[in-house]
Amino acid sequence: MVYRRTHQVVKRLAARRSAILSAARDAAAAGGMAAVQIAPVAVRANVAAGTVYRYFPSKAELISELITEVSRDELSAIRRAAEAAPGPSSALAAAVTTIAVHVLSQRKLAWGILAEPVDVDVTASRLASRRDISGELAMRIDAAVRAGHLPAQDTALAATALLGALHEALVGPLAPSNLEDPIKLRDTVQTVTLLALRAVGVMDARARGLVVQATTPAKALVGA
Amino acid sequence: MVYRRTHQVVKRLAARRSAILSAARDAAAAGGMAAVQIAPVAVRANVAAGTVYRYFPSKAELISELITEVSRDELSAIRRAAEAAPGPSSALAAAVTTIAVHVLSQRKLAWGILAEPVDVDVTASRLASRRDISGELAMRIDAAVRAGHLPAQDTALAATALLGALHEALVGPLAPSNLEDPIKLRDTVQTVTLLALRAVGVMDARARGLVVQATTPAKALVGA
DNA sequence: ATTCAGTCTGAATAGTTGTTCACTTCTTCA
DNA sequence: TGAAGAAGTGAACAACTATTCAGACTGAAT
Repeated sequence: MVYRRTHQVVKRLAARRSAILSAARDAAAAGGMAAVQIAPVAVRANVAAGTVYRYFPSKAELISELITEVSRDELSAIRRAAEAAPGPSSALAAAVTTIAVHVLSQRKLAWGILAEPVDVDVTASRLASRRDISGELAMRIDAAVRAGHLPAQDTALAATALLGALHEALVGPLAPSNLEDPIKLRDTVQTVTLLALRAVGVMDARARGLVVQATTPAKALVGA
Repeated sequence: MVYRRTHQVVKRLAARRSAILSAARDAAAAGGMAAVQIAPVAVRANVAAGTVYRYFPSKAELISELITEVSRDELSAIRRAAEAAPGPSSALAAAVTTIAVHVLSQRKLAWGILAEPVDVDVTASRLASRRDISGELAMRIDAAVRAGHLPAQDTALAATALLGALHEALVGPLAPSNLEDPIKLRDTVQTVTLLALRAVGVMDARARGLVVQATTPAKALVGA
């Protein structure tokens, strides 16, 4: 007498799993990683605490998967923006702007993914997240270098530094406060993008142009 | 019968206090903030766990004071380096280089002070630490702007971004690995300094010169 | 020498959450 | 329909450390 999972059950299981992940994501977006606790997440997902453990072996795994998921979404958004740009420099500008806008529109979540203290070990997935996004940026910088728009440089280190600059300036404890104001927000995004482009060697005048170009389509994102 | 603390006792109390702080600092330098636990710190300082609480009301206070102390030392080193420089641009370069070198020579401690997850709330002292150092950088940037060496800009935001770039590139999880090699280390310091200077608008050629100037005296520090 | 405020000790306590597991409920299949 | 395996439940448990506190000790004052 073999028990076989019927299609309906498989679907329900999958739905539950993503409901739990989704609840975790909501919690993180609302209150940072500190708010991602098993009991509250279980309540949000309409299951018992024990059930969470039928889907994730530990809290660390749950959070790791959350980080991976958010990071994957982010990476694809960056790729999309960069690929829509006309040339390598524009692509780099678009990538930077996309990161800035996304990070700003989900500050708590971004902080949680990136740097917030968590009581379990999630260094591996955080590392992977950073590596993916930094790697993507590095590729874009490299493309601009190969196109002759930028001086030769250690692109990996540069990409890492840019990420750090964006994060600290936008979600760090010293980040500007009144970023609810959309104008202030746009200015901030432009400023950090300009800073980032100049850092890798884009000439000032050209950088300004790229920033404006890159920021314009991103307005839609800011609105969302 | 009034009990009055004799000079000797006062000295002993002060010595104990700083022994505890010092033990905490050693622990943090060796194993990050995670290693700053009351019992081990007490052992290192040759006192009992309870005694720690006669000097610091809580672990949070102990760590906060540790952060403040390290931060104060760092700030004065930055000031010293900047003030020894011949002009505002050199001063900025010197400040950036000093931060980079210090952070690299005490990686675990720096990571602990800046960003490592801690189980108690130390946001206030971390904020103060960042504000002080970022403020100092902002002043240096501002001086260079006023001297006409840099374009006008949001100096506070720029300073914050530079700090983020330095930290992420040098002690973040993606930081280059083999920084034990002094040559690699010097190159890395030069690269990030160059990146930082270009970010705020120093022209590339001029930036290279400033980096070399600023890195040369810092060699002594690297050796230390 | 004696007293006692001040200091130190370290085992016991406490509070917090992730994790488990004996039991219930649901689903499959003969 | 009923037997058996899967999934779900939630109260109890476990582990980890910061913190406490009753009693021991130190040394200043008389």
